[in-house]
Amino acid sequence: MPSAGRIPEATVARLPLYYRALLETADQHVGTVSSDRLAALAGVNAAKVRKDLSYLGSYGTRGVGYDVEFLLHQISRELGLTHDWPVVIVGVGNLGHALANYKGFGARGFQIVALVDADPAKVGTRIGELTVAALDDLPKVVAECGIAIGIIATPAVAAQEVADRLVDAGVTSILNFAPAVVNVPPGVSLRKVDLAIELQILSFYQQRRVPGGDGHRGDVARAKERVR
Amino acid sequence: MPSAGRIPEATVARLPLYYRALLETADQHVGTVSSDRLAALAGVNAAKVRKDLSYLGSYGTRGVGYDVEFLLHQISRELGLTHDWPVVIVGVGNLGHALANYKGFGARGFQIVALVDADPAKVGTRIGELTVAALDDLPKVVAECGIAIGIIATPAVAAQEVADRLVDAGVTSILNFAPAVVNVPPGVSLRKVDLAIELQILSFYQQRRVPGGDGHRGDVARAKERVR
DNA sequence: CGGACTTTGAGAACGATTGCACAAGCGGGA
DNA sequence: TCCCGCTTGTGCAATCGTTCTCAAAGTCCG
Repeated sequence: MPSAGRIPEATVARLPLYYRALLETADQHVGTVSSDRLAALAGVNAAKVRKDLSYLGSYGTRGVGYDVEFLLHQISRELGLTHDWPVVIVGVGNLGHALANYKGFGARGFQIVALVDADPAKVGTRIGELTVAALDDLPKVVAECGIAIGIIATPAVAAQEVADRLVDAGVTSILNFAPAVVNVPPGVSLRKVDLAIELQILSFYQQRRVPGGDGHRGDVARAKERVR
Repeated sequence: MPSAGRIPEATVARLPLYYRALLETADQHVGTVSSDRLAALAGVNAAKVRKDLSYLGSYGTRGVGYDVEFLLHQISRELGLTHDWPVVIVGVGNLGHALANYKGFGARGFQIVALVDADPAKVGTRIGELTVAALDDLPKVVAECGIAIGIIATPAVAAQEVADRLVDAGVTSILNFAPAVVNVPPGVSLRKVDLAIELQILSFYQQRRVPGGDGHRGDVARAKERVR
């Protein structure tokens, strides 16, 4: 029943936004939301919300809107958030450290269950409730914890090597924070977050701002009105 | 001379990839690159590279490729990286702390020149070579350092408030790490990085993997061959 | 000097995504 | 019961982005 058809990538990328907006709405004991309200909360426009949700199925009621709890359940099922995902972080430097301590993951269905680093000096140290394991132990760790998702938080030079090892160990979804291009075989998902790239994109529009025009406005900026 | 025409957003988002690839190429004292090689280094396909670069101008030589140094200069000018940008980070928690210590920014044309936090207990503490300033001092800090770019690394509830203050202080480019939708007025650029959302997207494809198919493969994964 | 080879730049086809507009469906009140 | 107002779901058109293809333009070699 997990929605027969194919869901466009652009829609998938927005489902988490709706999910978060619905969580907030549910907290306020609201029974139903309209696409209009959901759109305002998620920072997109209403037509997009309706089309996106229609890919999941006809879960709304005309004249009324969407049942918050029901829609939450459908989206969380679609996103695979009905159970927690164990996650391993490779690289316990600045960023890896911060990610390991970040509380936001657990609340959203992801739990950091293992930390790995190549530096022998770091192996064995404790961070929060976890002990850093050696990179060579990756296959064992992944197998024991049933890990499918890995986070790369190493320097750029190590990223490809680490990705290869993750894949070999059986990880099939990778989130890469290292500023490097990483290749993975078919059947493995890869997403990247690159802070420097984001800043450089901002810099592009920042520089063009003076010449005139309305600058660069994303979906969020285009949302006509504040919520409430 | 900064390239008359409008450059598509998708192209702008890839320019930093080419920039990084060119930096690596220049380090190896290579004089020219073909679109094919640049594509492999950036993890995209060659046709896209050529089309993207053609938006900047006709900077290649048929039968030869692109002059590395020249193209580097053109792209860095286009991205506004010919000078350093001063940046302020708001929120010195886990993530803000890690970002403040991250060395990768300076090397890429961005320098963290100020840290700000709302928590009186944190104001006055030193992180690296910087002293944390109070949120109320934001306008002064922004004006004194000529800051145009701000990073939000606060909890979600504070994000909108902080964004408003950044805009009031004169910041016109914002990078938001808080898991919340933020609205900014026209003329202000906003980009967001949301770790939980990235993981949820991975989770979506991870969950769909078992039913069969080749899974979810991004541009990077589709790159046919490893470089070198 | 001419031909073979390489690589760019761009036109055109194609595909994905967005936004509009509106019919269809539902609830509530007379 | 019927009508009215509200909101969804979706067909359609327009926009945006990607990929294919190939002529044009250059280098290199004999």
